[in-house]
Amino acid sequence: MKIGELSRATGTNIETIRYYERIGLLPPPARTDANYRSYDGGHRARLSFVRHSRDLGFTIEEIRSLLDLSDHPDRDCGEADRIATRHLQQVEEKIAQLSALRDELQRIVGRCRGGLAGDCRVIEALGDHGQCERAH
Amino acid sequence: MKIGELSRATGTNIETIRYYERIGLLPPPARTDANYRSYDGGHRARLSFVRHSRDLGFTIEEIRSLLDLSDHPDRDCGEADRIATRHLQQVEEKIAQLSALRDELQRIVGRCRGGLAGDCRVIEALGDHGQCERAH
DNA sequence: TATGCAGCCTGTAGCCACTACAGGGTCAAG
DNA sequence: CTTGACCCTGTAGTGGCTACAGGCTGCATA
Repeated sequence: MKIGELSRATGTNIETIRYYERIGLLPPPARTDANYRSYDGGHRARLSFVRHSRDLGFTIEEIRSLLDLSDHPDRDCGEADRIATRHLQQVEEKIAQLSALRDELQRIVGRCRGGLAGDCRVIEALGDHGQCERAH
Repeated sequence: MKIGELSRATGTNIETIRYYERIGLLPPPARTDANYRSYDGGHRARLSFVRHSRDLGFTIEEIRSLLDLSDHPDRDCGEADRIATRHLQQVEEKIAQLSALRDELQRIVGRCRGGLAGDCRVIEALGDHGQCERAH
């Protein structure tokens, strides 16, 4: 299959596919006589793996490690679990952080009564961290 | 005060302060004979506003608009409220998205029983989006 | 046969919000 | 007089793409 087909099949931008090849995340495919990239099922599965992992928020370097494990079925799988567990922790931290931020924003937004910027509580609150209830 | 003091006073990296000046978020301060930047209380307040807004997740462009309002106390304050409200919505969306992601990661992580990568449920799940319960 | 147009190629530059140097000048203490 | 902390400018790198410019290929239609 050509790059456009692979793009549609995996929901990945064409430029992104070429980018993944450039950084060594996808192996260079065969080429047609016209120098077009020609992909097979293996490429498709690998790209799906990459996309899915990116959708789950893994970094490129984490995905590199996960792909490496996937390429070596005889290795110990503990590393995959460590990567995923650490990532889960990071996601949980991010959620906690954003929740604190949301609370603070809700307090700030709720205070605007309209009127002039000089009296605006939103602008005042942004200038004065001391008004915040919690760290964020 | 010199840049190092301002940096400590606001918890902002020195390089970041110079960056903000370069992109026009902070006005260029006076200079000493030795060409050192020399800040006053106004600069400090403005930088605190910027840092606080960044900590709350506003983009540089949003902050530019907010600063502009803050500089013109005679304008209508509705725009500040719109910016903050829209930002709050984005934060809420991000939290929802990360929560879905966390649920999916929890399911994936919980399935590793140790052993070989070839049998690893973590790696298998990453390759197969069909195993996911919800969109993410 | 000509022509148009979708699709592919390479290479480079841009995005955001910083961060990290390299290579130099300034200033106060010991 | 040297050491070391601090400051200066300018440029390049980060992650993960995305957006061209400028050119080639392949197929359908007039």
